[in-house]
Amino acid sequence: MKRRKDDLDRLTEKLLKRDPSLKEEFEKADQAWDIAFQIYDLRKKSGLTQTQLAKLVRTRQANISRIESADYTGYTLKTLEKVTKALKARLEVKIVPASL
Amino acid sequence: MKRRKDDLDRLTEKLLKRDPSLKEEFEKADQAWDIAFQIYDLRKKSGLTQTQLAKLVRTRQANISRIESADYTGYTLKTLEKVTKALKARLEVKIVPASL
DNA sequence: GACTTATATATCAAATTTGATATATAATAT
DNA sequence: ATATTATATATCAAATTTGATATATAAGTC
Repeated sequence: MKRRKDDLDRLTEKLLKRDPSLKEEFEKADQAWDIAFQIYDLRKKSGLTQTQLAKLVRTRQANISRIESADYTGYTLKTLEKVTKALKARLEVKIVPASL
Repeated sequence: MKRRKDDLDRLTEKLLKRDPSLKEEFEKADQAWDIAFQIYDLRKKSGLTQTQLAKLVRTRQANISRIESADYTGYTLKTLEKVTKALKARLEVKIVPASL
């Protein structure tokens, strides 16, 4: 976690005012940020280090770090499921029709 | 869609009674099924054929079919996002702490 | 039945993600 | 200040997913 979420929000708002064409890219990043943050948050609340979580997921600390990094968007559902399971949580994926 | 969801539910229930060790595998499939069904359902409601949706997503009919198939679990968030966007929906990914 | 359209399945190369190692940087404690 | 522990970044091979083509099956229409 390089940056706190609210700091980031303020920053993107400022940048968007300057260049609205970045909107789509920011939205994607925002989604990723949110997942990253949810995992980070839950890991912290579970009192685990990245290394400890990595062991539960049967992977390495570096990979957990990547998953928690704000600009990573390449998740696979399988990966997310493994991580959330290790955190004793479950993954909920919903497709929400616009304006409904 | 080879099979309707409620048919599948009855079937898995029966199989689980016979062999409870299959539980985890079924849960995974269930999650995938749900996503597949959500997409299928939304596509139908949008009055689109797989071929038409494929064009919107800039891919091919066969790939949409794969995404909608009940036993496919290999989704990438990127793929799901492209599809849901084409269906004018948005993707919601939530990590829900157990028993909360 | 023959035609047409929609969907499913198989296969494979290309693209992407993951896991792993090495190493750097940051934070904390002594 | 120097150890120690936690996290971040870089890199790359291995594993997985995607996109594409070809083709099969299913469903609907004439």
